[in-house]
Amino acid sequence: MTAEEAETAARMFKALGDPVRLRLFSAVASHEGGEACVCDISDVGVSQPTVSHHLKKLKEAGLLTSERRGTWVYYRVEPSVLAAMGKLLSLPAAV
Amino acid sequence: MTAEEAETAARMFKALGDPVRLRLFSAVASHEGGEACVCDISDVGVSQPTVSHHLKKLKEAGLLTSERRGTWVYYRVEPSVLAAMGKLLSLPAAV
DNA sequence: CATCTATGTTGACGTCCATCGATACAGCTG
DNA sequence: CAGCTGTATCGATGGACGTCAACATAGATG
Repeated sequence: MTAEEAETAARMFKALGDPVRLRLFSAVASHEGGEACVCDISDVGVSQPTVSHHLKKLKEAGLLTSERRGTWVYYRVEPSVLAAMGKLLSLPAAV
Repeated sequence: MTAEEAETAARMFKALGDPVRLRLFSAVASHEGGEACVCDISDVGVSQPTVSHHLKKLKEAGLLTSERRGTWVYYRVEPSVLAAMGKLLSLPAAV
């Protein structure tokens, strides 16, 4: 594993390395239709600006995508990235 | 996902959220026999104390175990924890 | 246009973290 | 015991991070 690969992958793990972000991500992923409006998932015990901040981080890490539809903004999981992370975890275990 | 579950899982993701730790972890996991001596994997571009520090973090997160054999210390991957993290990543993607 | 709700941005603050040099400890070898 | 190598700990430092209050923006509606 090169330094560049590690840098990229570490960004994704780091994004899930915060309890609030992990709950937000899980909420989006397990929500009906694979997407969720911010208002559906913002009950994680922190203020609204903090929720917005964490969703932005998850988006920057490539784990979520967002789309505005009228008044609300919907987030959904980026499936390809999930697969990459899963591979990183399952591959070494098989050795 | 409860706050407690998120707290526990986030600790594991956070441990892999540093490029140096991710490279160390990957090096141990992919090393012959599933274990590696520190001297085998310490070429990640940081000082020896820093390597030791990161290995300790991975150990505290429950991702690695260590055992001293004579002069050298060997680290190996904790398989059960890997499975738990993999489940967290693959389960929501299936929904 | 005025106003309301939903969401994002900014600035500040306290805390945690990665890194290093210096040093200590463990085990081998002479 | 003395000296050497491999690994861990300590203390310090600079930077990154999570959180909030205040404010800004987008879209809907009257």
